[in-house]
Amino acid sequence: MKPATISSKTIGRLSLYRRLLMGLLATGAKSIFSHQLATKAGCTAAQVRRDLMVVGYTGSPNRGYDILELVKSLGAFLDDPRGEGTVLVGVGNLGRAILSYFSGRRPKLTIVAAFDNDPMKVNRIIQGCRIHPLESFESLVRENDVHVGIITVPASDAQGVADLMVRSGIHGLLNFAPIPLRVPPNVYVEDLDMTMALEKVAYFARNGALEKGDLK
Amino acid sequence: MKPATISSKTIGRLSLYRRLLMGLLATGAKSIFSHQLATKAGCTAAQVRRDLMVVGYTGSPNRGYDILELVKSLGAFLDDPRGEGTVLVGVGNLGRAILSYFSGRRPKLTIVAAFDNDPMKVNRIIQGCRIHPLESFESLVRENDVHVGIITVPASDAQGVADLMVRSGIHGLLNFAPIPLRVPPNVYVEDLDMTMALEKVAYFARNGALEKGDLK
DNA sequence: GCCTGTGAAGCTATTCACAGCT
DNA sequence: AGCTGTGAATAGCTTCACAGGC
Repeated sequence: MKPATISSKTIGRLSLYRRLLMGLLATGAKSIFSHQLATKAGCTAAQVRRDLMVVGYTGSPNRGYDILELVKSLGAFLDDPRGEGTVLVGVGNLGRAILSYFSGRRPKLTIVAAFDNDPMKVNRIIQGCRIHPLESFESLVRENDVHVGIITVPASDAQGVADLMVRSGIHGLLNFAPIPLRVPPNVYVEDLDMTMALEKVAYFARNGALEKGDLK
Repeated sequence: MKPATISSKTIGRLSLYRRLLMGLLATGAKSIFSHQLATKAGCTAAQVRRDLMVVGYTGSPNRGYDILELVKSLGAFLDDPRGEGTVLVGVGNLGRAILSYFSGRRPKLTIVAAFDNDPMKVNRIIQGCRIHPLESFESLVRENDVHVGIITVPASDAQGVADLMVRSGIHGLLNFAPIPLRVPPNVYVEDLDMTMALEKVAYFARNGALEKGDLK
């Protein structure tokens, strides 16, 4: 049924398409052609059509894609029907910013608990989210059936936190710590390394732009 | 002399290698083999060797790479000799976290000024960095010869800020706003879209890990 | 005519595999 | 023996180009 493995890049673009389309819906637009969506997404029309093949929604040659229907199909493809809780470990400056960033943004994908082992932070409530001590991590994660974790601790603690997450049944990690994590092959890690990103930008700002630097 | 265009991924890994090597130096290690560095970086030994080809530093078959020399070569390749100032626009939660994240981290790559048009924020000093009004953006950027900009404003303002940056002579953008930016082809954009990243993680947490989900 | 869906081609990135060195 | 550097092979991703539909 699921044809094969779908690439991380494709999933990323589908997520982007959905966001763009939801924005369009709010403006009253009803339908869209692949080349229009491509312009908004910063890619080619062929890319859009190729990506949409995997979700199984098919457009009409003379009206393009019905935006509402396409958003629904993307949701059916991307979202967990029962919603997907997330936990965050590391309530420093960055952790707090992430908490506020995701607070109330996508109802299907919310941070249900945050953890830190600084006693000054434990039990405080930030952005509507309570800070728990790390000791209660595994039990809370299992109770709430959480499978996605966000790591915003310093590099030195990141591998330990990742191990704890894996041990607690988490299958996907969003890692802000600037080191690669070692995890079992059935766990997915997405690294968001700001230092690397900034050094890349600095390099290409100096050495010529390379045209296509988008979308990782 | 510069052989051809070097891929964004290669530059990202070189930046990572350097950071790992600097950490090793602190532990007193003197030399390293490609397969050891590969393990730390989460890639293959062939990848490491291939990447290092572009920096022109060459190791010895029986001692591997001299760590200190390699770090120097990476610096010569990646860094701007006179240091690279950076500016940030958008001093919200995320902007503040980024300011603190980069504060004092890499001396060659510092945020020299931040901008916001909220009068409540202007002239305050956050993380040793003064907040300026957007009106003074172009003059400050040109005065300080800045070529790298960081965008941490809401999606609705991001394109306008990007335009201002490009107009002011900036050639590389690190974009945290969750929309693609339109810029001239000689300007490099690196997108760090946290929403997309989290949706990817949620997808693969549910639908199987795909093994290689690292490094964008 | 201009669109979609898609096989096939083209391109980019990674890995293989081995000559050469020590 | 075990490493580096690198041409050649492979795998993965994107674009081309066209058949089919409205």
